[in-house]
Amino acid sequence: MAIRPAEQLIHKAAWLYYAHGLRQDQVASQLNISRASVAMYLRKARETGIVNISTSTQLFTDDVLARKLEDALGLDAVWIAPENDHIADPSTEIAVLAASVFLELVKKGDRIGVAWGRTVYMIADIMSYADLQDVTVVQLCGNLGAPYSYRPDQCTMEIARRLNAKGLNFYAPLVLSTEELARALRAEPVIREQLSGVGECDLALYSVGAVDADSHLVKCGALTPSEMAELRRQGAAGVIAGQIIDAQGKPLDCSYNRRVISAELSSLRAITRRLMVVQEDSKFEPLLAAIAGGLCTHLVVGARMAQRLLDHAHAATEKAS
Amino acid sequence: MAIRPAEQLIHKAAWLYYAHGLRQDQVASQLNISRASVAMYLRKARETGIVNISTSTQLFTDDVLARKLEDALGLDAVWIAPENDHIADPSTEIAVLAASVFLELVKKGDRIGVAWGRTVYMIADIMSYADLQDVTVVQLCGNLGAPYSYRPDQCTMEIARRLNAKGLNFYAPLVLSTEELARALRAEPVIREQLSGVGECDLALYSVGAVDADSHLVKCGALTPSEMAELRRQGAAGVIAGQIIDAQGKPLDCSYNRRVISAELSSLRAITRRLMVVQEDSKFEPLLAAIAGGLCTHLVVGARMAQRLLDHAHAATEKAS
DNA sequence: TGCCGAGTTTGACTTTTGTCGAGAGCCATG
DNA sequence: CATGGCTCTCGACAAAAGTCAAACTCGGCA
Repeated sequence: MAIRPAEQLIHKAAWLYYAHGLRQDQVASQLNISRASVAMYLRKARETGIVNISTSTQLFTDDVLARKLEDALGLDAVWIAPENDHIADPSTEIAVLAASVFLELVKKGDRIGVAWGRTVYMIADIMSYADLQDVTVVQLCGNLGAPYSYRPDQCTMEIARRLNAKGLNFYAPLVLSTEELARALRAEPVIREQLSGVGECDLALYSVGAVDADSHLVKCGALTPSEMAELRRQGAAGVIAGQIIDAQGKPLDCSYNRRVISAELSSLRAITRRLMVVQEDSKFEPLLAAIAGGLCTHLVVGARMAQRLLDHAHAATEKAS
Repeated sequence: MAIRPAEQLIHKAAWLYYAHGLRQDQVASQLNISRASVAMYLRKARETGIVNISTSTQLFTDDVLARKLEDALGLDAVWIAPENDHIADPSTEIAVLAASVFLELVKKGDRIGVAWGRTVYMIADIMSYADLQDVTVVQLCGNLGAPYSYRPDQCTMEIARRLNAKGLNFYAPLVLSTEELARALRAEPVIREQLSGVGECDLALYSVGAVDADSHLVKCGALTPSEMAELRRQGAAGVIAGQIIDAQGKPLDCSYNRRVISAELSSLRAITRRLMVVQEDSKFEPLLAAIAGGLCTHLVVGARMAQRLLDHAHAATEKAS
């Protein structure tokens, strides 16, 4: 397969069709190929991000609720996915929105930190392709051995693939069995470099995990259900990039956290734009904790969650006054 | 006309169609309107920039010639529009390319300086709509009274309209009859402010004018053909934002330049990204002058002009060695 | 009240686009 | 040098999108 000429043709077809506004048959005759081929090239052009079709996400930030939330929580921007009546699947709606928002936030030359989880992978999966130059996607935390498709490295790779970017994977386990080993591994140059590079990211994408038996940490065997319950008693409120945080968004002082290989929360906070996406209504408290910890600047949530957050913020200010 | 609900509908239709990938009839049934209306809304969405369809201009920078030119002239990026055999109208081709490149260079929140001329207006006219937030388009030089559609203020306004941006016009004539009056006018707070704001632009768009009887300066009556010829004898090599430059790209020391109200060349050079577009082959020397003066960092030209520039650069280096 | 007119919406029609299987070209291999 | 697997390309058909004139809606006005 002559890859270059084909690429050229795709570009030319896309250019004539989208930039010049020619019809497919006109493009076909210009390029001396059949119209069917033009249609195929155009599909490829869309699939590979040679042409970008993006819709403004205005509609979802323009919402009064979104504005109020921005003010109440001190966030840079909030997008609210509708969840009324006949919306079939609110969590897909949130993911589609998040994918658009993410693409809107990415700029050429950016370095993007990506965590993992069902939500992040769903976003990656839904996200359309783009042809961004010089973008690097870095994995924010170590890996889990489980066969989930949404393993940290999978999330990173998939997003890198979609953006036509370089993926920087992190070849270390997320959790080790002893604190000493974790310490030693963190001191390794390769790992240290990767971890210290996190603060230089321009954009982060993550969700927050719940502290319960359904957590991936439990499913992947990093923690037993009873350990999880114990952590919860100790004040665990959520999971960010594999680390357990308390209600104030600070890392919980526990053995587990000391055994984790992941970007420090302070490095995460050093990232200019931190996009947090939460799909499940059940993640209200984890989300509150993440917000309290200043771990997000941009937020994508569903309408119900947004309302709850706003009610909570109002209750808090009233109590204070 | 209920403008808000209509806007909402356009957004929703665009969202369902482009982000979710539904078909028009599916969108129609979701929104309880006819498919014909959906088609209309989608057209409006495209026209107003609610959806962005952009094609990568890679093809035109990837050219070997473009790379060589970048190196030879020390520019950040060069795009070359093909001009071979059956391309109907090379100057339109250049303008279409320039419009895409321009849209690719604009970012949210940018301040954009725009000069004037047939080329700039043609680009504005061809450019597709976009919905950029917080963009300001500022006029780089004073106005001419002529009834051309490509008057400085028209260029600025049209580009602002296309981007959904704020247009900052410049209500002063380009040329005054005496140097004193020009000095006095430049000292006016309103004018001074506008002029000093130029350096804060993030992006500039201009072309370069030729020093001959066909120049707009002559057509608009700012200079007589004989004055123009005299300036040429004095070393005038081109016109940038209404000012006359010599072959080194420095402002020519002449009465005309002292009577002009326009952004100083040093302010123009302070703009990070300076996109220069040249359509006519006859503007070879003016373009050389502009490049010599460091007045462009990004360049869009046709293939013939590109070749001439490269040949010239090679000849220059050979002579030097 | 009833009529006007600008702006929308719609159904029916036309044009354009997407898709699929057949076949053509191409290389590596036996 | 024929064979088989492979991708690419094309023609024909089906599906989707674009278009337009007629119908409709809804204020304002006589």
